[in-house]
Amino acid sequence: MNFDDLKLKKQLCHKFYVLSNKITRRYRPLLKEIDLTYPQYLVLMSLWENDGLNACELISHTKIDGGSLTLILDKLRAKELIICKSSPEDKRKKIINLTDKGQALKEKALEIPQKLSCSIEGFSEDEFEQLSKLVDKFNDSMPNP
Amino acid sequence: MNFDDLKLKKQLCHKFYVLSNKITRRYRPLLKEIDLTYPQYLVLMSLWENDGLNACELISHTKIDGGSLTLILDKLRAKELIICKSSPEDKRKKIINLTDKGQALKEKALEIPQKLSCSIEGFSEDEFEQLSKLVDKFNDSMPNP
DNA sequence: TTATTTTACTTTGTATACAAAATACTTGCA
DNA sequence: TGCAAGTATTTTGTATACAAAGTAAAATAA
Repeated sequence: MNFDDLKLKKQLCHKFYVLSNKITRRYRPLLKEIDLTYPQYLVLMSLWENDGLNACELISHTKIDGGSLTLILDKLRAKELIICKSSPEDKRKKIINLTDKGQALKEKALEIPQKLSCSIEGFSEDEFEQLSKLVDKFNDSMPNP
Repeated sequence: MNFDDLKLKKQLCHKFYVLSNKITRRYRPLLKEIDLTYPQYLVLMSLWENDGLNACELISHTKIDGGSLTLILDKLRAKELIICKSSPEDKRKKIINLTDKGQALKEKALEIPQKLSCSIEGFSEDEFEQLSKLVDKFNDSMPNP
C-alpha cells in the first residue's frame, strides 16, 4: 500500500461516481419532457413491468432507499400516475398500482432509452455486453452492508 | 425498439446507479471514522495530490457540481482541514490549501482504499483493469451535456 | 394469550446533485 | 477609456440518499 492508492484517477469508485452522475445528467432533459426525475422513472419502470408491487418489492427492484421511496411515491401520487392502498391481508404493506395516466406514460417513455443510446458513439454492442457483465460481477463481489 | 428496452435489468444506467450508491454506502462507515463524507473525501484526495488548487480545478478533478462544492468547502473549512483565500492575480478565483490537520489526515485515509478492496472477493486484478478501461471508454463515448 | 421480536413503512435531520439566477471580477473590443 | 461579454463562484429551490428513530401491524415465543 502506498500513496498512489489515494490518486483519484486510479479509483474505480470515483469513476462510477462520475459516470453515474453523468448518466443521470443526460437523462434529465429527456425525462423532463415527461416531468419525471430519474428515480421516479425507475419506480415507474418497475411498475410497467409488474403493476401492483408493494413498497418493499419496489425497493428490492430499484434499490432506492426506503426513506426516499416514500417521498418519490408521494410525488408520483400527486402527479396522478399511481394509486397506493394498503394490503387487505397485511395492513403494513403498501400496494402501488398504476393509474391509466401512469400506464399511458409508458409509450412516451419508450423513446428515452433509444434517444440516449443514439447519443453514445464509438461503443460497440459487444463492449456494452462485456461492461454489463463485469459491472454485475463487481456488484456481486461487493458484500452488502 | 420494443418494450424490453424498458426492463430495469437490461439498463446499464441502472446498474451504475445501484453500484455507485452501493460503493458510497460501503465507504460511509470507513469515512465516518475520520469524519468525512465521500464527496469531502474526493476533494481532499485532489488536494493531497495537488495542494493549492482553485475551485474550478477541483470541479474538473472531482466532477463535483459547483454549487455543491461551495457547501463541501464550507464544511471542510469548518473542520479546519482547509483554508481558502482568493487569488491575488484574479480575485474571482478561490484558492484552497490544506491545513496541517488536513495534510495529516492523509495518513489515516491511506487505510481506506485498502480496507475497501479487502472486502471485495472473487474479482481479479485483471477483471478490475478490464472494468476500469471499459468504464473509461464508456464515459468517453458519452457526450457531455 | 400475552410478551417479544420482526417486518413494513414513515419521519427526521444532514449532506449532496443540479439547474438557474445572481454576484463579482476580468477581458476584450470599440 | 468604457462597456459588453466571459469567467469564477455563490445562492436558491427542488429532489434525492441515507442513517437512525419512530410507528404500526403481524408473526413468534413463552
